[in-house]
Amino acid sequence: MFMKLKLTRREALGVESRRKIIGAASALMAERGFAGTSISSISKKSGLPSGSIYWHFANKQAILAAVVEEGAKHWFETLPSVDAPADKIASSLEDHPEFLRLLFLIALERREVDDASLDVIRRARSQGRERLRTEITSYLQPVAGSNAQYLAKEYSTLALAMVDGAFVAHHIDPQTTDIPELFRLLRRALRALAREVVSSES
Amino acid sequence: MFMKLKLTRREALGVESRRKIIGAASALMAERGFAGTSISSISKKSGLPSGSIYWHFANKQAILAAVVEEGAKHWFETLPSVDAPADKIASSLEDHPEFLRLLFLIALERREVDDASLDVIRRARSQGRERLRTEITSYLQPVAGSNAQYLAKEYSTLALAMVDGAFVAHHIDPQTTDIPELFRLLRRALRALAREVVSSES
Amino acid sequence: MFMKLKLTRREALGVESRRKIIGAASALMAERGFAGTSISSISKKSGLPSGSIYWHFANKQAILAAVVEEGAKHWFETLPSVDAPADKIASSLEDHPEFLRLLFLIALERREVDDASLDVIRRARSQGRERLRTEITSYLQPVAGSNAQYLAKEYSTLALAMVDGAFVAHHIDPQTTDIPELFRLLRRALRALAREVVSSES
Amino acid sequence: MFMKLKLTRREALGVESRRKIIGAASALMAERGFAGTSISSISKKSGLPSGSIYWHFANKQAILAAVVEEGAKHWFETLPSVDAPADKIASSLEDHPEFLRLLFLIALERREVDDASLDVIRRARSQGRERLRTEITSYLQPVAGSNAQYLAKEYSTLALAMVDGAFVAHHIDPQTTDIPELFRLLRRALRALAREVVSSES
DNA sequence: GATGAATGAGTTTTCATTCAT
DNA sequence: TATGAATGAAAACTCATTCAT
Repeated sequence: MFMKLKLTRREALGVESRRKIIGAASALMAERGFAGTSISSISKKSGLPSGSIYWHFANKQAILAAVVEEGAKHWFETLPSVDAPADKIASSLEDHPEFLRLLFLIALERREVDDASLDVIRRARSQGRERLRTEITSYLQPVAGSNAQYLAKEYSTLALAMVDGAFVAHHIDPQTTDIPELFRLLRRALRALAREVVSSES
Repeated sequence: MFMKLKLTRREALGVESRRKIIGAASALMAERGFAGTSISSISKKSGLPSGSIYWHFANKQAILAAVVEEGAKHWFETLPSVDAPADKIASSLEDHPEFLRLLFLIALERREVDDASLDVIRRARSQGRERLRTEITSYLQPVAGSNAQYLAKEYSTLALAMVDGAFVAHHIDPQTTDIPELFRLLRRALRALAREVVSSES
Repeated sequence: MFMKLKLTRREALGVESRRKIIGAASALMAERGFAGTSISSISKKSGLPSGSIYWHFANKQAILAAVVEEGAKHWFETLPSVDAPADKIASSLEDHPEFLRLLFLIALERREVDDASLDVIRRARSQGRERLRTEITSYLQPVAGSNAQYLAKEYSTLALAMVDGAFVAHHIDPQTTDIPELFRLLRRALRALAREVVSSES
Repeated sequence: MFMKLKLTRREALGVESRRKIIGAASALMAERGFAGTSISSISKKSGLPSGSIYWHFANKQAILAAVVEEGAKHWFETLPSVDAPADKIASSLEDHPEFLRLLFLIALERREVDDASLDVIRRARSQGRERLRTEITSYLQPVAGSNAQYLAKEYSTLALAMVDGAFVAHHIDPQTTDIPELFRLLRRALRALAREVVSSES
């Protein structure tokens, strides 16, 4: 497949505009939800007239789709590396919450979200779970040896649910919710469980 | 405090209308969020003209407040009793999801939600956590004895996060998320952890 | 079926508003066509805000439907009586052209016109043809006797086409088109034909 | 006047684009009227970007003007020859209705149509009337002899009105309107009238 | 206790048109 | 000879809210 390598100045401007729109929409939708975000607010925040927004996107739904896609891409790119300490992962939830908020919002808001976007979201979550699994494997190794891999798979769903829950809880009452502490507790619990499982099998 | 026990025909009608409005608003807001729910859609679903809605409530916010309040009340009333098996609790998440959806949605939607409603939500969550704590206490007892109470308090936050997370996950991909299984796993993990903690202290 | 006989002052106002909207839309659509008539122009001409227009009608299409219905009703009510002289009929085309213009416009404009409206139009035309038939019968009587009725039926379609054509022609170049003269000519031609038919049969 | 006979490749492309635009606009405007046809719909149908349309035409009005001009030209070129049977003329109304629809639509739509286009339309109609006159002359000849020419002139306006009317009627209810039959009837009526006139004069 | 009608600001979207390239 | 991008005005329609009855 051929790709235009060199964009004219005008075309480059177009790409830049698209980026601006997605950026503005991303922030706004994560804050107010899909229904709560008006085109005119996106226009104001991005600095582009609403007419231009409709040149780049067929309708509001299409903006959401692009926001999700772009957000997922960025999310994967900046995911802390596998061997990062758990705390790092935990705090990344607090650092880049925009995509996650949006993700939860549109997952709950139903109704106006098309299946393509939901699929992107599912893929993002699935990647997140993989990441968690690798991490869990590595810290179960000392206590579970070769079983680590198998157990980590089972536990990763629980870990993902906890990541989800921690994030939501953090939004509802931030001062009561200590995300890193939750992570540490979960890790200890899973390690204890693994130890028990292994010893009972032998 | 005195309460009128007998309502006039007129007053009874009024109560009934109010109920209809809250019911309709509850369902709609849980599905579309606050911003995504219009007065006219509430009017259509409840069968009452929009003028009547404004006779009962000062504005849209007030409807939300009433919906949250009413939802919380109902939530507490139908919470499975403390000594119910964990699975029962788990399945109650799947049975009456409306209030939880609404709760998460408006918690994430921020912006348009007033503090009073957020407080009601926090109180509801706090009650939920208490419930979890009691339950955890009871199943830690065999392994932790007198420590059960203290540990359960620590673990209840984790359990609540997992409840939140399980619910959200269930909405994003229902077929991959087995809520009762998550609960069982969590219970086992916490028990293992408690056992370990207790034995290491002795 | 019961009918509210007495309207409250407020309801009467509503009826009046509806009337205003239809009146304004009628004039505008007859002049500019359906697509060329904006809601805001109807709002301006009727003096009612666009929000009110949408209280009375579901959408633009529904306004058109009402305009056609109302126009047809009025058309029937003011049709010159059967025994009026032909010239009177002719001049009525020039006097109340609004409905006819609209009728032709939307018939040609297709696309945005729903079948219900088209049916109203067809009914109106069919009534017009009946009127023409009666008239033709009466002036064929002297030359065709008992055959008048039968012949008039055959000729009425031609007469209706000519009414249509005369109206359109009058709009395209008014000064070249003398509608009454066209009518007179047609009448003479039909009478001549009838005479010929009758004499050849005997 | 000189004409460039050989076009450069570029120029030929330009001519082709212009043709595409007029073709698309012609079809769309005949179906939806002038106001109902958007530049973007012309762009979509013609396959050319809207920018290109504005390279070829100054504005929307200019497209209409070109469409009318081109349509008239084509109309004259394909008019059935004078000595064609009346049925042929009649059926040509059914075969190439696009130009006629457009013509009636914009004549009735008024308002947005400039005088230049209206003049082209009047010229086209005038040509059509001439054609009808010649034809009428030829079939009045047997009954009116030297008077045929004079009478045909008088009758041609009536005939044109009937052509207009037949076309419109055919659009409103196609199944009830038998255009060739209308033509035959008109022809018979005019011949009868002519016969009568001639005989009464002698 | 209730509601039909209204209202004006706001919504999403389309429009005709321009212009740098 | 074209065209991708932009633009602001206007389109159709919905909104939360008010109010006379």
